[in-house]
Amino acid sequence: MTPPSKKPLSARPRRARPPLGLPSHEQELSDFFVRMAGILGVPRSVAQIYALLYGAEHPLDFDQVQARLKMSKGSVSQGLKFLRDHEMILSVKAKGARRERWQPTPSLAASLVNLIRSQVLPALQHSTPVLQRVLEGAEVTRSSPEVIERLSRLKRWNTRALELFPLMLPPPKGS
Amino acid sequence: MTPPSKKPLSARPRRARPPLGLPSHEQELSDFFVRMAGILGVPRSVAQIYALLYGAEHPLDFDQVQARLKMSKGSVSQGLKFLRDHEMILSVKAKGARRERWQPTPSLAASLVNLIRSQVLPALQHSTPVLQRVLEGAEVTRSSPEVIERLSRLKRWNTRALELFPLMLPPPKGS
DNA sequence: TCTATGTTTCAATAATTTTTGAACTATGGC
DNA sequence: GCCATAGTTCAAAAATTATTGAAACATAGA
Repeated sequence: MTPPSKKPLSARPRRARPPLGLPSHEQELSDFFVRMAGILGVPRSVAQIYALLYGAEHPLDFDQVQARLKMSKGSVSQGLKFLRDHEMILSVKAKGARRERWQPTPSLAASLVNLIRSQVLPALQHSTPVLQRVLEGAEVTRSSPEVIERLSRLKRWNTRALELFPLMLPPPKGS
Repeated sequence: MTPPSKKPLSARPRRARPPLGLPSHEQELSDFFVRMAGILGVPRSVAQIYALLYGAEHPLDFDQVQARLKMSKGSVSQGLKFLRDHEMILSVKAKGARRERWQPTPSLAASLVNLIRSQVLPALQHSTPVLQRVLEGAEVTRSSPEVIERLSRLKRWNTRALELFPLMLPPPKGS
């Protein structure tokens, strides 16, 4: 939980992160997105990039992101890729310019749906045959009606959830 | 995400975990719950315990869980505590017995809602004043209408989400 | 109260995930 | 083709999160 969000089961002292050199409101916005992203299991650096673009007056390019967040090239590259892949940011090519400049997609809701779908859908799809097998196994080995009932419900849930997703349009390009 | 689950941004070889000595269908059920738990940021050991109880013919006690999963006392204790706290399992005290025996709560749906609430609600509550401040800051510093609009929408979302939760009853004891 | 049983706590360790940065790839313009 | 700019890759290092296990705690029953 995700998990992950991701809560440590017991709080322990943890090393502090060097403070970003952001103005205080941008810092708070960043913290907000980092916190929310944590719940969804999205890395901090990705959330920081998104927050920066979300609060920016204009689209920013690769180097601007790197400079503002004092982040490595690798992280910026991967972070932008992640956000692109989930259609959470859009590129705005300035005329005659080589670099891409990025801004958040208009709909945060759609972004969230994309993100959640990409995490949940593969798991649900993978689960369908698994739960089928588990249930059959329980029937074959004469499990109690209670256990059979539990497993059946699990399978029904899985099916219903799978049916639900296509309704949350629009599906991403690759499907 | 998810945490979050939790997808590595790039797949790397990772050490294998020693296989549990579970019968194959129980193993598959365990894998299923571990996978789903990963999305929610719940530790593997917790998912394993829940899966074991979910597929069990009878309620199991502390030592049975520990023995079946070959897990440390500490993990079993913390895992059961987590599941208890989120009302995902119930204890069944046998007459004249000292040990508690555990079984999954009847409603997996309610369990899930409890789990998600416990992750999301505190974050939303924390965010309310933060987003208020960020928005005011943007207004004071004459941010563009576009940015103000984005931040306003964020705040509206936050508010709506907070209003939504009380509708998903029943709230846990401590509120 | 004393003991044995059952459970929790938590510092140390292990496992996993994230970030970094140097080397590499891709491509536009000359 | 060549150079310079733009971005990607990925193995190593750092940071974080999960698990272990021994000691501490709690309490039912003698």
